[in-house]
Formats: sequence, structure tokens, C-alpha cells
Amino acid sequence: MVKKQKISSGDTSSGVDGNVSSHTSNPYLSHHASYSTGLGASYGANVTYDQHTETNPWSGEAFSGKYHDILKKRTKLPVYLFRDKLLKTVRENQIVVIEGETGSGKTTQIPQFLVEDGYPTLGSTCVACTQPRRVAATSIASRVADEMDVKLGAEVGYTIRFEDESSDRTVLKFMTDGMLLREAMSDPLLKRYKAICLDEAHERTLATDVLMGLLQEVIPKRPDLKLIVMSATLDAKKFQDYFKGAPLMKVPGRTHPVEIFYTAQPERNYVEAAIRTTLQIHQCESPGDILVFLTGEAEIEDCCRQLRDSAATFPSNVGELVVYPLYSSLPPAAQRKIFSQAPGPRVAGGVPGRKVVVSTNIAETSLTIDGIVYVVDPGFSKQKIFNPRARVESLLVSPISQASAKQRSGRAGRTQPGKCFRLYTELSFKNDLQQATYPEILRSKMSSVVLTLKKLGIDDLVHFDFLDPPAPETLMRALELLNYHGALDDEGDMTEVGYKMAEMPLDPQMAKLLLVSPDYSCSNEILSIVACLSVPAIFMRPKEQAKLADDAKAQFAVDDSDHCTLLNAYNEYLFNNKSRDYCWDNFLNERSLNQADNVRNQLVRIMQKLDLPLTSNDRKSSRYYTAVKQTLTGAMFMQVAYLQRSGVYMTIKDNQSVSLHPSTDVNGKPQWVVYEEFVLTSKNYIRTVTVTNADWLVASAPHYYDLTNFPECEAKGEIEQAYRRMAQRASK
DNA sequence: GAGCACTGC
Repeated sequence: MVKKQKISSGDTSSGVDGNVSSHTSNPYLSHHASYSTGLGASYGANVTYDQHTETNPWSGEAFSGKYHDILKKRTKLPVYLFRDKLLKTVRENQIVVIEGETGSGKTTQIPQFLVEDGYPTLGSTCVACTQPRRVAATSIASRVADEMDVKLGAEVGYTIRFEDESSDRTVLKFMTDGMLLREAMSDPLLKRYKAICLDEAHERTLATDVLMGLLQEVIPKRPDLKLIVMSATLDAKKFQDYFKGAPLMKVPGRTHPVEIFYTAQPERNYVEAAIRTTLQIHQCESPGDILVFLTGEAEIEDCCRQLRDSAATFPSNVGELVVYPLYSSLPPAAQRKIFSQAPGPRVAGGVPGRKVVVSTNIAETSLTIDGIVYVVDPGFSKQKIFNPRARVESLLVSPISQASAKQRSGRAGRTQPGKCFRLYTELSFKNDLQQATYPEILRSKMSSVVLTLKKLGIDDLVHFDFLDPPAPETLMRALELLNYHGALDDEGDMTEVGYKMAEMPLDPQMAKLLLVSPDYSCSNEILSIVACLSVPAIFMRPKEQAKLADDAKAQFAVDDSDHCTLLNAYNEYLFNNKSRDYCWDNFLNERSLNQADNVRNQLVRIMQKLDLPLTSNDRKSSRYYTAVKQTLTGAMFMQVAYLQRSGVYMTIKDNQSVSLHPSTDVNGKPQWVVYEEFVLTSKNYIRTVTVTNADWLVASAPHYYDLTNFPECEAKGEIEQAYRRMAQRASK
């Protein structure tokens, strides 16, 4: 009988963690009768979910009608058939890898199974389930709270940046992977958790990868902790090997078949091919919406225009075609349009219309559109690439991976059988596309990750067990940067400065800005600038109104500092009470500024916690901007460019020729600038720059501007003179 | 004189 099984199962798991009492406060274990009936149907046992009146073990009250409706659906999910086997496997193994396809129900059900099996203790420990995206964490938590018939934020909750909907009562918590990593920094053994599910592990986000490495170290020290790695089909074997032969369980999905078509010949122009294919589908295929994958905003808008133009020329016996663009910087209202119904027939009894969504990768994982029957996949996306030698991250249009192509085609089979048109040959799919996209950890700077790992107490980075270790050169670059910023000493150990930097949810250089700012009494100003730099661009520049937008921005412009221009815009936004109209009239992105405000508040709290004074200079005094510029110099001394006699800027030490980005409001061509970022597009550009000088540089970063270790270049002479001036001043 | 795929703390 089910009930008996449950009791013995509870005993088994309590034997593992050696803490029998911990189970007594899990209501599932003290209410076996009500619990087992709730699951009877899926077991094929002699009790079914609707035959008994039941009590909610958490509230002690009768389950609501809604609970039973949902339960009926839950028990039909494929994962339900694996419940017993899964729990048994988890009891017998500390780490389990689960390969679950879309529609298996793994994300919502497996964490609940773990709760039901008694891992968490009400009031002290819980089960965590991580997600790569905030929306996923919140929406799944809400769904699961409904399924368990409890209030969101009580027994079931979520934690994401800026939002904590969890409490002492929370036994099941959905959270972003980054959030769990942050928590690990103050609780390195993750004692709050009895079981951790890393969901969507195949996406290989930076945070999930670091968590997996960390958990490799934590697991032996926490024999009572269970780890469930949940992944889509492709990488499960790799995870299994990484976790030393942890058992692998496969859970089938429930999706509709998708027929794949390839082109016979390679396509020369993928946008053109995508348009042609889309129009053919519209004219020849049965009803159903179309999803087209392209790489970026401009390309998408252009494609939409061409589709609309062509569709307008179609005879009236062809159904109407509505076209929607989709990319992340699109305002939310425009994004929501993709969910509207396809148009009906033009005349009663005529051919129904069709909806086409032309999207970036955002529709590959982040946003799901039901009703898509046709997918057009040209096989490209923009991907971030990091070049450690030049220390440059750039975006390149690159071929997607096989895994990505499969994910895209899967988007056609969510509600009914679908078709996917791949605009490349089958041979190309097999031979040219790599199996999986390179994980983020191999495509990113490591400075922030290294600082996080150091804070987590990982001293030996070289032997840290990464699933895919980053290139040694990338790690060296990170260690070097952290050492120059005083976050790590020459032995590579974390310093007081390093601890403070690690507290801030920012890139190390930005954290350093905040640490330096009180020295120049301008921490309030730097907080505003850092907040603006941590969100999408606050200045809008629609192509059709470029001139007006530039004029609006000119009101805020400071002629020797783009950073101060940002500060002015942010200040005016506050001064105008964060007014929507003010933002609109002045081409400011309200969404970004609002987000910046959130970030700033969070950073203020951290500054206070670290006892860093919040100070300002008088906005009318000349110190106001000067202090900011000195702070920027004091923290960004590794991102400096010098104007050569040839009229081209050269970055210090890295010797890259660069140009000021045309978006700058800095006048003329100043001799020295610090820059926020290096962007590689049609040219090497440095963007968001502030004027500085050799005197400030040698005064604030003598260890970096050390003449004995300074490459021969035009700037060296000025640095030498600055040292001489400094010595003269000192001798007076 | 030019574009910024997508996440996340």
C-alpha cells in the first residue's frame, strides 16, 4: 500500500541525513493518510485523488476545489509515472541527473516531490529550484503555490533580485541561479537547503556553471544535501560524467511531432530566403502561425517591413498576414502584441488570416508563443565572443548550434504537429553546426567570477572543477586585473578591498568606483552613474528622430565627460519626479531609468552596510564634476586611451588603436580619456568616455603606471613628466 | 559619425 511505502521512504531518507527529528515538522510526513491519497491515481493504487476529502497539510484546512482540478492534470504529466523511481533514486544517491524534455512537467513536479518526501523542515530548511531567468522563477513559483494550494510567499516562494517572496515558512523556493550564487557567498555550505534542483542546466549560464563547480566542493561536506541536475536531452551524459557517474533518469516529454525541412542548396542571403519561405508558407500551407528567427533589431524591422509590403500585393483569396517584430528592447506593450490572435477570414467562409512573429533568440527560450505551427530558421544568431588578449567582448553574427536548431524547431510543436524550415542543407546541419553553443563561461570575462569564487573560499582556481574550464589566459587576465585593483594581494589572496568589492552585484571595476568615491566626497554621484551604467541605455535614439534625440541629449551634455552626462540626465529625471512625460519628451528611456533607480537603492544599502559614507559635492561648485572625473580615473586606470600624434587613440598597455564612439558628447579630441567599454563593430570604438590627465593617473595608480614596466609608446613621455612634476611638488 | 543577441546579482 502506498501509505506504507511512504513511511518507509521517509525513514530511509532520514537515515541518510541522520536527523530524524527534522522530518517531524514536515506536514507531509505527519499527515501520511491525506498525502498518499493525493497521489494515488498516478501509482495505479487503490485510492484515487477525488475519492477522499483531504486536508491541506500546510494549512490544516480542506483542499480547495481548484486543488483537485489541478491535481487531475498534474497526475497526467509524464513525470508523474517516474515519481516513485525518482524519489528512490534520490534517497539512494546524493546527486541525480534528470534528462527531461519539454512538456515532461519536471520543473513544476520534481521540486514538489522532494518536498513531499520530507527533505525540508518547516521553519528552517527548504528545497531550492534555480532558473536562469527571473520570469521563470516567479511564474513557476506562482503555479506551484496553486498546485500545493498554499499562498505564494508562504510555503512556496521565490527570490529574485529586488524581490523576495519567501518567508520562514518557505519549504520550496524558486530562485534565479545568480541569486543562489549570491546566497552562497554568505552561506558557503548552503545550509539553508536540503535539496537543490538546478533546472535548465543545459543552458549553461555563467551562474549555473559556477554553482555546479561549487556544489562539487560542497556535496562531500554536506552528506545530507541532495542535488538534482535537470537538463534537456543533449547534455545529460556530460553532466553525468562530471558528477562522477551520478545516476541518470530520463523523463519523456509531451510535444507534438515537428517535420523538418532543409534547403537543397545553401542560401546566400538568409534574410531574403526567410522572407521568401515565410510568404510561401502563407500562400501554400494550412492555417497556423509562423515564427521567424533573425539576429537583431534592424534586421527584424527591415524584414517585417518587406513582409508587410509583399503581403499587401497578394490577391484577396490569400488570407490576411499580420507581422510582429520581437526583441528585448522593444517596449513591453509592443512585445505583448505577439500574443494577439491571428486575424480571421477577410470574408465569411474565406481563408483565415495568419500571424507572423519575427524574433531574435528571445523566442528560443525566454518567451513562448502558443499557436506557432511553422518555424523558419535561417540558422544564425548574435553571440558574445571574448578575446582575452585584447580584453574585448564583441557581438558577432554566428551560425547557431545543433542544440539551438532543435530548440527552435521545437517551438513549432507546442500545441499541434508543426513544420520547421531550416534555411541550410541537411549536410550543413550535420557537418558545420557545432553540437552545442559554447557555454557562457568560455565566452566571457572572468574577473567577476574569479572574485566570486575567491569570496566563496575557493583558493585554487587552477584546480577548481569547472564543467568546462575557461582558458588559462582568461583566468590570468582576471587575476591580474583583480590584483591591480587591490582586490587580491600578490599571493592571490583576497584583501579587505576584495571582500567589499565582492559584496557589490557589479563588475569589479564598477565596484571599485564605489569604493574609491568617498575619497573624493562624491559617492552619491558615482552611485547614480554606476546605476545608469548597469542598465540598458538610458538615452533613446529612434532612427526617424535622431536629430531631435541628439538635441534632447545635448541639454544634459558635459563637454569633457559622458559619465557626467549620464549623471545629469539621471538627476533631471529625479528632479522631474520620474515623470513619464518628462522621459518621453526628452528621449529618456523610462524603463531603464526606473531600473537604474532600483539598482541605485540596492547599492546604497550595500554602501551603508560596508560603512562607506554617502557624500556629495555642491552641484554648483566646480568640484562637482572634477571629483567624479578623479574618481573615474582612480578606478578605471586600466581603461585609458591616449591620443597619438597621428590623431588615432591608442589604449594604454594593450596598444589597440581605437576611435571615440560617435555617440560621445566629449568635445574635440582630448589627450587622455578613460573609457567604459570597448566595442568592436565597424571599427574599434571606445564608448562612454571621460577626460583625464597624466597627473591624476600617476597619482592614483602608480603601481599600474610604473615606468620600469611600461611599454615604449608616445604616452610614456607624458607619464615621465607627470612623475617629475609629482616629485617636484613633493620636494617643495 | 554609429547600432545593442540574451540573461543575471
